[in-house]
This record gives sequence, structure tokens and C-alpha cells, in this order.
Amino acid sequence: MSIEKERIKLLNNKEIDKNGEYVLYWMQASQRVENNHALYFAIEQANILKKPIVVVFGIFGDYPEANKRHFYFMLEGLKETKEQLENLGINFYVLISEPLKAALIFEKDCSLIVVDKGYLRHQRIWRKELGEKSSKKCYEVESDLIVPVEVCSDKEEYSAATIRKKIWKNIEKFDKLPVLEEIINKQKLSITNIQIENLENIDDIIDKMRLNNEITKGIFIGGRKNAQKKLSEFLEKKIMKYGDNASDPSLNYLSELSPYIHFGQISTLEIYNAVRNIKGEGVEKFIEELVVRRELAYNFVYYNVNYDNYNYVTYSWAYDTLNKHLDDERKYIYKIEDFENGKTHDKYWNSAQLEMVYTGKMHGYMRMYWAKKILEWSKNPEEAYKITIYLNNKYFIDGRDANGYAGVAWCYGKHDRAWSERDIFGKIRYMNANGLERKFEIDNYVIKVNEIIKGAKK
DNA sequence: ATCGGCTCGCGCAA
DNA sequence: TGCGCGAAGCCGAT
Repeated sequence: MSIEKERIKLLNNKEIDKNGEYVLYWMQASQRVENNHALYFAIEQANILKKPIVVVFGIFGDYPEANKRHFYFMLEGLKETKEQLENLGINFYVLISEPLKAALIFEKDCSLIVVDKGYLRHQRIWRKELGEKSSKKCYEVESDLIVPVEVCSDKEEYSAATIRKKIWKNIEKFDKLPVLEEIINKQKLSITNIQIENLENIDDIIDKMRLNNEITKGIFIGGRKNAQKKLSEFLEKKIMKYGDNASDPSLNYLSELSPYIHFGQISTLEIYNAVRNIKGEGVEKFIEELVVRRELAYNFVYYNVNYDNYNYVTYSWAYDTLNKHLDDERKYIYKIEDFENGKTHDKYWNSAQLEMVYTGKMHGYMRMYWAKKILEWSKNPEEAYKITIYLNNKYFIDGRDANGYAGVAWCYGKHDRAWSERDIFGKIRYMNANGLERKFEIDNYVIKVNEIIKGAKK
């Protein structure tokens, strides 16, 4: 057994059905073959029972806050995953259906069910309901964090500093890549009476889902091959200078892996293993972001059920100081349309907004500046928070993610500390355009974004 | 160009 | 109980 037992949890106390025809893996968050502990565990169980494996995936147009941009990227990934699974002799069924319903369609003929772990509210509700509604034994296997969230800490952590030690204390136990076992029973099953999508034509599936046309595709194409290409480019050209250049929005030194990580098309465990033995000043900084900051974000959404509710995302010192400055004069107050269309007085901010709208991503440093300025230019912090989360989840390919909720909360003091008091922000850390101009050739960022927009409009 | 101060609370050492 | 220190900050003094 190559999967650490701490990654595996039972969702109920039911028995394995010896008469079942197959072991079912309900794929939801970890949308990959390689280094997928949940899939590998399902294979292990299937080998023990000498039964074939069925993998099911439900795509569903009403997925919370998802739109065409997200579905294209996800389906591009699932298409590769399907090819890989079929090459392994594993049956993969993609249905247009609510995810849990898709799993339950295949439940009655299976021996046991495996699902990957989810951290957001709706994902956790689905898994809880699976355990209750299914009559079969249900396992949840954690594959998208390096250190399992409950092993790392049993509470909401205060800051990167408090979780960092806990991660490093535990990481050696969980940093090995899982081993894919040989699949013993490669029986091909023919499932009838169920409408299954073949993934050959992604446009057709998108059409069937009847999504609105407001959001265009981003510039990234999903899927494992592209993720691996991004990773190897990052290792070849970027990581050695990551320490100096990562925070500069006018340059391109980011890995651009986060959309792929968000959909589970590549795992951070795999990326960590690809970079950990490289010597260089940028490596530590990258690992800090890939592991410590990301797993802090997952700790945040896991232990704070109100991770997206303004009134519960940050600390009392932060609410106190923001409330004290509620009546401060605001020089600019923009409505959501002004923000959404990139029509503020600040050309750097507008470029950041347009980068997000056209590409589905934004430079990491500008994400902070962008959210801080919405706080400054809205009528109050609660309204600002809502606008930020709305735009974040709508336009980012990697929106609707723990990292996004933690990142926005950080702009309101979460995981941070107090600084000199000033208007509107109070003691919340402040950022301004002077900083961009002082530290970077920030006009090159504006030029870069304009070129991207020109290319996108062609 | 560089540096210290700003300001809060956690967690560890004592 | 005291103390060190922190995810990207700004700003004024030197």
C-alpha cells in the first residue's frame, strides 16, 4: 500500500458489497490519472476484489458560479484524462448531471465507492450525502494537499507562520509520490440506458449545457499535457530567477500552473517533487507559495465554514479598525459595472482587471493591488468584499478556489498583521500606485496587457 | 539607496 | 509573563 492511511477516511460504516460488479471512483476534484491517490486507492481495492473499475464524472451547468470559461478548461482536461484511463483499461463515464447524482447512478451495481476529497462547502455536503444515501462502503481519499488537512492542524490557523512549522514537521511523511499498481481486471463494461458524453467534441457538450455567452474562453488550454509543458518551461527558464522577478508584474516569471492545479489536472505533490532538489534562490520562495500558502488557504476554508462571508473572514482587530473608518471620505466610489469594465481613474488597476477579463488570470502581485483598491474605492468594506469575490469567481479560471477566498480575505487583514493607521484602511496593510512605480517598470505591464487584448480581439 | 517605525497577537521559552 | 516575529506594505529620515 503506497497511500498513507491518513489520506483515507470512511464516509459511512456500511459493508463492501461482494456481489457488486465493479469498484466505483467518483472523480470530482482530482481530475487526473497521475499521482491521484483516490484513483490509485480505487485500483488497489479493485485488485483485492478482482473486479474492474468504473470512474464517473458529472458535469453540471449549475455548478456554483461556473461559466463557459471554466467548463472549457475543465473539459479539455477531462478529454485527456479519459484517453489515459481508457489506455489503462479503466471505464470512464462523463455525464451531464449534478456530480453526486452521477455517482449515485452507478452506485447500485458497485462494491464500494471512492471519492477524492473536497474542501469547499458544497463539495463537503456532496460527500456527506454520498455516505448517507449510498448503501455501499464509501471512502474519501485526500489527494490535492501534500499534508492532509486534519493531520497538519486541527484548527483554523492564524498565519503562514503558525502553519509553516506544522507543514514542515509533517511533510516527510507525505512527500512520496504514490505508486500506480498494475490493474488486474481490465474488463470493459457497457453501461446502457445512460446518456454518456464522448468528449470528442467539447463545443457540443458546452452547447448541450446551455450556458450563457457572457464570458469568453481564457487564453489557457486545459489538460495535463499543457500543465506539464508549463512546468517544464518554468523549470528551464523561470525558477532560477523566481526570487528576484516573481513579484514584478511587467515580467513573466510565474509558473502559470494554478488553473491546472485548481482542476486537479496536476498535483502540487508532483510539482513539489519536481522542484525540491533544485538549488537556487527562487526555489524556496516558489515552494513557500506552492505548499505553505496554498495549504494555509485550504486550512482556512476547511475550518472556517464562512470563508466567503464578509462578517466572518477576518479578525476582530481588522473589523474594529475598518469599522472605525467607515465614515472616512472616499475620493472615488465605483459601482460594480465600473470595476467590471475596467473604467476607473487608475490605468494600472484597469490593466489588471482587463488582464483577468481577457485571459482568466492576473499577475499575483496585481491580485493584491487589485483587491486592495476595490476596498479603497467602494462605499464600504462589505460591499467591496462582495464585488471582489464576484469578479474573482467569475473571471479567474482558478476562481472558486480556496486560494481565492484566502487571498481576498488577506486583503482585509486575514493571516496578516496591523500597520500604520490611515484613512479607509485603518490598520489594514495599504498598497498604492506609487509602490508599483517605485518597484517595477509598471508601464510595461500596461503595454503587455494591451498587447494581449489586441491579440484576443483578433 | 537604505533603514527604522508602524501595530497586533500567537506561540514558545522561561 | 515576556518576547520574537510575521506573504508581498508605506513613509519619512538619513
